[in-house]
Amino acid sequence: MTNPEIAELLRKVAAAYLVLGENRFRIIAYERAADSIEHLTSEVKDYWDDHKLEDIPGVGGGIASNLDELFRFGKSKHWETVFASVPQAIFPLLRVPGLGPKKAFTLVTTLKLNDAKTVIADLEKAAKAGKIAPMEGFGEKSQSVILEAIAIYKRGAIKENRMPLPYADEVAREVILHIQKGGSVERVDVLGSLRRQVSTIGDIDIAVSTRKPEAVLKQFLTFPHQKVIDHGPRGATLLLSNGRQADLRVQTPEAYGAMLQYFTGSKNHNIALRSLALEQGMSLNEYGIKSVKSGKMKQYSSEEGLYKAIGLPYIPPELREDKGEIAAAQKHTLPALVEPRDIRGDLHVHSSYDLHSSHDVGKNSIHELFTKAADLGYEYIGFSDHNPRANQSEGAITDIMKRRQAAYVRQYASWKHKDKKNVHMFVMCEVDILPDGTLALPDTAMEHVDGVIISIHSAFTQPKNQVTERLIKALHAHPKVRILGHPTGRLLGSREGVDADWETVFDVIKKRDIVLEINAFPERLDLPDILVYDAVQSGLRLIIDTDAHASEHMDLMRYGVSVARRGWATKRDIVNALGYTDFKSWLIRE
DNA sequence: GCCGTTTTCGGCCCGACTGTTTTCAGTCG
Repeated sequence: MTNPEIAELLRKVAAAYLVLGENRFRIIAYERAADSIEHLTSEVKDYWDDHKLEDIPGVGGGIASNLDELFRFGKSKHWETVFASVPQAIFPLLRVPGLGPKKAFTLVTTLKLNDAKTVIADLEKAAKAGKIAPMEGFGEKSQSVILEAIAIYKRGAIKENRMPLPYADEVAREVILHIQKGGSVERVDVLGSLRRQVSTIGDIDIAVSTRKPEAVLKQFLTFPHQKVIDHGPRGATLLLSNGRQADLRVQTPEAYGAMLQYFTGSKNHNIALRSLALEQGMSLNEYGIKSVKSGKMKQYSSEEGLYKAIGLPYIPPELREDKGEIAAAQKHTLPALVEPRDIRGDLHVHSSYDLHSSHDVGKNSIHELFTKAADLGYEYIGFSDHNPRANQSEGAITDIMKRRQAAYVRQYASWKHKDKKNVHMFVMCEVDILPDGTLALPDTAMEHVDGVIISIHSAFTQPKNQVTERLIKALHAHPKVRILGHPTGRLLGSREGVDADWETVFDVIKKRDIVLEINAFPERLDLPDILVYDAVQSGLRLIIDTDAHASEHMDLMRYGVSVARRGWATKRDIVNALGYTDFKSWLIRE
């Protein structure tokens, strides 16, 4: 069962409870748990495997024991009973925007919509026949709103899949450029999960500080869109042509800090923050801080000022997940997070040099990639082409690797001569970890590389113990194994990563002084941030690479840095934040 | 149902918007 499925199940429980008139705090608890699970980057099942379900924020004894039952037997008896107490047809209706549990229940019971499979079409028919308007609590307007919502739903514009972070960033950039064209913008920021740099993003939320909110909003509304979903004095929401929503909020500079904080979230961070403020007699909202006693409101132009008022130092957005950052802030032990400018080199770059690999080669020449590395201000670059096809003789592969090494050395010399610049080179190789844990590069060929990245490119669905043994065997395969590339092998939105016992794997990695890669490629962002956090806490070091297959991919390094930051990593935890000499002495062992 | 540098009981974040309403309920973020 995947996280989105579990989150949906918990929301179903909450919805059923609402219809049944349950205690509202119990309902809120379920919604919070669903929310929290939706934003996890590692699988709930992994928490279950480790007997750590209650480590998930919002999951306590009750929900945990039902989840346990769910993983053991495929369903929870208690929840099944809850579902059975309400008409099944209400659940599909919850996907229609504007319909919540109460309205869905009223519609289903009044109109006798009993078939969960056809309920949306049945509702549409009833609306068209004018049967909704006369119902108590509904009217002509809500009838037409429901029809419109169903139409949007049927067009498939309802966000189900989230976008990988770099794509959301691109969309946000376009919207921001468009807004800025209209002028009157004093400052603009992204909000929400985008600002917290979560690996996948739902909607694009943007904040603007301005003296002329109407002008900014008017300009925003001219951005190409399918539909205006919302439009008020403080903001507007558009449904973009790609099926995503873009949300704009405007505020005056004096109160901008409070708004920025409020809409950056996460929801759980804000809830914890508001509770903390309340203990000090302060009520926190999107406009500032209200004194509970006097009712007086104080505005904040910056987030720093707002956090200071609650007695906290500034908390970077990437940490705002209610995972201990508030306690750390109180104790002044927040980590000094790694920054993009700390990165001194990229060790996972594919050039167009063709060694007849079973995987794809890069687009750009060795010269072009050196130049790109120099432009980025790097001290070193590592070329990590895929290994040659493994179905050849050991001698043939070794020969290919020898010739390749010579070619890189030659190209490097001529580039240095021509460009009069210096970027140090490492001749690396990305080597497949075969299903049995052996490497796709023979020992004799290892002489012709400075080090290797080992990665899984096949058999992603092996059972947990098999994957774990496979990884451990591969990590022990050769002293030149220095990096575990895109460790889980996940592809955002299309492939689950491998299911390994990471604690055990991490132990081996630490003993052998190997590093885990944070792969910055948009669909990967792998290692996932929560595992980065675990790794950092266990004292492991990591490397951030782009896995570039073209020189422009090397610009994506900052997304890997984002993942590292969300995992609480500092500069000290990242080996490619080391200068050339130190890095070389780590990579190449005597 | 969750949660705890005063608590294992007794609290639980805050507001906007909309439509149907004469003061509010439902939905959303």
